[in-house]
Amino acid sequence: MNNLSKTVPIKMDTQERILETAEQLFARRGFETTSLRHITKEARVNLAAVNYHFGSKEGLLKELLRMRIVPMNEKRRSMLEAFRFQNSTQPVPLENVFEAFLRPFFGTGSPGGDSEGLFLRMMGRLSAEKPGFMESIYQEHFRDIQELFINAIKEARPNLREEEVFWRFHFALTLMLSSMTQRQRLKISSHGRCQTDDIEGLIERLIAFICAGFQSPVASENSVAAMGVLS
Amino acid sequence: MNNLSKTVPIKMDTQERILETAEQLFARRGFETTSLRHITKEARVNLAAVNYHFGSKEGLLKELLRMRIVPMNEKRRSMLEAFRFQNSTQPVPLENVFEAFLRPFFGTGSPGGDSEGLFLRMMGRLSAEKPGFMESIYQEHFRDIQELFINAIKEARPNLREEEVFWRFHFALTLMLSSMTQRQRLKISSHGRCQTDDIEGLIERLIAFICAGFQSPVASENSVAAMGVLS
DNA sequence: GTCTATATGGGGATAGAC
DNA sequence: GTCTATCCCCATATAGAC
Repeated sequence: MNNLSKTVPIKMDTQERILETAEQLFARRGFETTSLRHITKEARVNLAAVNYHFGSKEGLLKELLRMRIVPMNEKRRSMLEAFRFQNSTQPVPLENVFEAFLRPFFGTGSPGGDSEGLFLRMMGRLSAEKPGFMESIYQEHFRDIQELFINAIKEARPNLREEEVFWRFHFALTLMLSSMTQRQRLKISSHGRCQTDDIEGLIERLIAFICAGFQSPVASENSVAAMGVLS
Repeated sequence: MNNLSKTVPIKMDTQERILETAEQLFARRGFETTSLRHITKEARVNLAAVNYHFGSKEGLLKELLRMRIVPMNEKRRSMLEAFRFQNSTQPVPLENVFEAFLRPFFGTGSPGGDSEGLFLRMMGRLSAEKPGFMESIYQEHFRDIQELFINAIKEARPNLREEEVFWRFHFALTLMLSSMTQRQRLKISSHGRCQTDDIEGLIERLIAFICAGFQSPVASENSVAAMGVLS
């Protein structure tokens, strides 16, 4: 009952075993509530191994995130590039912009299939559990990629004020991040009517919902907004 | 630096002091990472008082949630009722349905103004940090209210398949819950361009985005969906 | 690199005096 | 109802033998 469903292969070396196990546990139980004892026992390595290889528990988390995020962002870049090529000088349609942004996120994980969306759930949990920490991760790994996609959105929706682009991209990101940790709630509240295991359906619905959201009329500009630093 | 900005009034009795302080700390630092020692010190009550009055740390959390959620849901009910009255036999417009659902959530908190959205942030954190626990809270407090609003949405969008109604309501709920804990990210990523403190602007943008999202075309119905239990 | 043993500090809960 | 003192659990991290 305490075991992971898919046991970590013995062939892997210590570092890989730790990383893989930690991802599973952080995704399923959260960072603070997962102890190094639990990780090392599950990974069948020594308790001291985490501190030896990664310096600290947070060091392990940082490495884990880096390992997943870097290739994910490369995928995003190349997908957006491909869509740009398809559309030559035309702006990339918004649906495609978000496809390039979302799909690599949902496809991230151990090669061979991360069917449970462990990385996604971990990200979703962390952004609520350690918002300060995630902001630093964000600064390190997402600044450039976000700028790329914000620009693509601006091209697709040239009439939208920059402030609104940020708001709506923020909504999109929030939805994407929370979609995994909140799935169980949908299953219950829909009395099982919604196929929450259908990742493809989730992605399509997310993209459709987000793109439609971008069609919403601009919020009333009140006095507060006037003092913005709009260049 | 360790003190809460607004100190708990001495006049309050022990239970109230504990509840108020706990809300602040759970919202700001999360449930697991907030100790009873921290709460009781900040509230200037005895360490044993929490267990005496609430049985356990989780008992305290349950009471705290109950205290906020019950009146919030009453507000939702009465607002939806008022909109129904305004529209006599016509369905309530979707914008109004979500206004009745969202506004009491953002208006929940200590009377006199919960300007920092403590209750909201607490809810957002908890639903990521303790999803299992929140599902039980959900079952206890949200079943009826959700049914009420799902029905109102069905009336406003009679052509939408029930499955899609659940999906989109789920997206709306997810956005609402996460909007507070994720605000800081928007502030950073927009380089301060977005007025994230402007709750009214946030509510308007949320409603607009969600209602527009409900206009999205229905996702392709693949083979998996066919086996649904659509009554 | 790996292990055991331990240092050091924190947590929730409770017994029992007042 | 309130307090102190304490039980017993668990955590992260590290020192030092192998």
